Formats: sequence, C-alpha cells, structure tokens
Amino acid sequence: MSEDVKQAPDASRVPEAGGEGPRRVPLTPGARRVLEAAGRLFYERGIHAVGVDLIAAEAGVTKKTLYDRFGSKDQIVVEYLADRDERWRAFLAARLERARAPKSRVLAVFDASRDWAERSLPRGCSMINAHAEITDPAHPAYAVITGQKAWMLALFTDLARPLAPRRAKQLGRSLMLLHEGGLVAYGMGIFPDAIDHARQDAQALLKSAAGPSA
Amino acid sequence: MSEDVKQAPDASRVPEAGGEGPRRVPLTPGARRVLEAAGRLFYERGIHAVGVDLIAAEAGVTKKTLYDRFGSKDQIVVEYLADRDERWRAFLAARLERARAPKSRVLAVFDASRDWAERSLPRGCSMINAHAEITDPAHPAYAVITGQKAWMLALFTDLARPLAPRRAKQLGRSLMLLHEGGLVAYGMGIFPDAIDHARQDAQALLKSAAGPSA
DNA sequence: GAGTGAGTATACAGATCGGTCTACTATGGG
DNA sequence: CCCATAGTAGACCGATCTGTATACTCACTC
Repeated sequence: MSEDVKQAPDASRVPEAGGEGPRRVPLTPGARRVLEAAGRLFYERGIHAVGVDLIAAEAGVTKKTLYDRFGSKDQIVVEYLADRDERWRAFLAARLERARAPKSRVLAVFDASRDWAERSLPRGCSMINAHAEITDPAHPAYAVITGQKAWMLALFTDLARPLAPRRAKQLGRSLMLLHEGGLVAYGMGIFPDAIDHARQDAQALLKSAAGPSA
Repeated sequence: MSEDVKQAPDASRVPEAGGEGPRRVPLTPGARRVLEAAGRLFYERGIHAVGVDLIAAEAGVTKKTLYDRFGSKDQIVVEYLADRDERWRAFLAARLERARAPKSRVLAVFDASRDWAERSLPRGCSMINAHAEITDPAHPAYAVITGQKAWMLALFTDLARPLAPRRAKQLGRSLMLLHEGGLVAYGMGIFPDAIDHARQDAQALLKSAAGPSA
C-alpha cells in the first residue's frame, strides 16, 4: 500500500494547500471561533480529553451554534486536522518558494518544521497525536491524517529526485524517517533541538548521496 | 533538560528490566487478567477510549476486583505501560546478548523492534501513543513514558561509544531519530517495512561514522 | 416589512464515565 | 475453628459525555 498514494505534489511548483479535502463547513464568525478554540484545546490536551461544552465555552459560543455549524464533534475533529494541514502546507510552501538549490529545498522543510513547532507548545505533530487517538480507519478524520503523511512522503521524494534521480524513492523515505523522528523526539522532549539534529543528519545524508560538489 | 536523564545503562552488560519503576500492584490471577485485557484494549483502541467496565468484562472480572487490585484507572494505565516497558526491555536484552560486534548490537535493536512490532497490530509504539493522550506531566504514567525514551537514548549512546568514542552522544541521537522515525512510519503505515528501512539507514550511518573496516 | 441566517440562553435527554457499596462464596493457613 | 484473601454478583452514585429542544434576539436583504 501507499505506493503512489494521492497525487504527488509537483516539486517545481508550490505545493497547493489540500483543496480536495473533506472541508465542508462554512466558517461563520462563530464557527471560526469554535475552530480556533477546538484547535488549541485538542492540541494541548488531546482530542478525547476535550468535550464540546468546553469548546463552546472557550469559543464564547453556545452549544447550539456549535452543532448548527459542525453537526458533530467528529466533524470538528476533521475540520481541526484539515485546517492545521492546510495552514502547514501554506507555511511550508512559502518557505520552499525562497529556496532554490535542491539541497536547500530539502533542508527548508526541516527548518520550516522547527519554526512551525516553536510557535506553539512542544507537543509534537498533531497528526501523529491524532493518530494515537483515532484508531478506526473508517473515522472521517483518518484520511486527513494519513493523507498528510503520504503527501509529505511524496514531497520528500520529489525534492530528492534532482539529487538522486535513480534513488529518489529510497532517499525520500530516509528523509521522511529523519523528519518524523525529529518531530517525535521534539514532541516528547527526548533531547533538545531534535528537529535541528534531524536537519543535520539530513544534510549529511544529502552529502553522501549526491556527492559534496552538488 | 534531559542531559543525562536517569542512569545510563551499562552497555557491556544486559540492560536490566526497569525494576525501580512505579510497579506496586501484586499480580493476583484476577489482576493479571485485568492487566492483559487492559493492555490489549489500550493498545488497540487508545487509553481514553476504553472504559473500566469494558476492561473488567474482557478480563472476566467484576469491577470490585478491578478496583480492589488497582485502585484507579490511572493506576491500570501505569501498570500497562510499566509492564510493556519491562517486557520490551527483556525482549531487547535477549537480542543484545546474542550480538557481539558493536555494529551488530546497534542493528540488533532495530531487528528487535521490527520483530516486536510484527507480533501485534501495526499500531506503532505504545509509549508514543500514550504520550499523545496523557498530556499532564504530573500524571503518574508520564514518568514511565519519558523514562523509556530516555533509557533508549542512553542505550543507543552506549552502543555508539565503541564505534565513535568522541561522537557517541551525537551518533546515539542520530540512531534514536532513525529508530523513532521507523516506529512512527510503521505505526502510521506511511510506507512498508519502515523499521527495516530505518535499520538500513542506521547501517549506512555506522559505516560512514566508524569507517567501513570496523 | 417579512423573511432568513446567525446567534444567545437554557433546559433536557440518554448514555457512559470512573468509582463505591453491600452481600455473599470459596479457599487455604495458623 | 477462625480469619484473612481473592473473588462473584449487582445495585448504585454523581459527574460528564454527545447531542437535541424550545424560545428569543439581532442584522441584513429583498
């Protein structure tokens, strides 16, 4: 499975924020506040640990408004993850635009992750965390989670292609491993500056993969 | 933080299964069945998603027995994680005993993880998953989670020392990143044989770190 | 000015949550 | 014989969970 999952992003262009996703809910002012509150609470405390009453209260919204907009907690979870995914891809796209050399583009992903992580609590990757809580593949949020990881793998593979055309898939997977490892080690506080460490290892990997001259 | 967290395991000897842990509950026959059922359910469905009634029913035990033995659900969670940690360390120790060359010992960790993972559902690392659900550092299970990761990092560092005495800490962290990345990629099904892929990358890393002759 | 969409306020339903309680049984050791 | 230990059976508690209902307000638009 996951051989060529979803459409591979075009590395020569800016990857578009997933527009084909399951986003359906129109973001009225109240809905936006709900999404903002849910996003913060879910990320900080976990999905199952946060109830809809708390979300509504933090959003300064009644439960009726919440259910009028989203219909169910599950849908809020979907919107939470899809929104985070969308914002992450946009953030990453802006960073990739500023990097031109193939190696720099790979390292820009690690830099983006580090900067993205530093903007919030050190709780690691929301997709990895959500995957630990949502165990049913039939859950509507499951596709969002696996979709983002598949997209990231495809991105690394595309970024690796100019550096090692024959071994792009291999190199993409290795970069993915380092990146995920960095996210987890950072999120769990295993050692300091884990994402930067992963970046260094990626750099060394690129050196030995494509030759120090490239 | 986590500069030299906990005591570093002696790499020349078999690492002992954590005996200083928070284990307190005597395992009567009923308690053992509770722990077995809770372990399976927590791992498959997540901690918050599983109630004590279900655990008791699956264990074939009344709630009174469950609470007589464990006192609280939180304590069951602690025992669940501590038990899994203990069994993993014993499993790993047996594998490390059979490997003598420094490089083989490092790779034996990855092999052990792959074999350990294949024995159950592809849900990845129970500590990573638990960390996503237990967000309060004051929770009694939190120390078990971070303790295992700190122990694994210390183990990799010790295993790296004979290969690169001056850069053992650096190499240990790199191995840790690859290992965690492999666990996550496997658990989320990002691509097939993720742990084996991580093992290959670790092998390449050891080659370039200590020279191909060692 | 009627209607519509977005919102507040609040009560409520039914289920499930973690946890406690009483009453009883079986077993095995001093 | 006695008593502690480990267990079953099952009712019960208050709190919290997701989700729904009724009644009303406000703003904007056709």
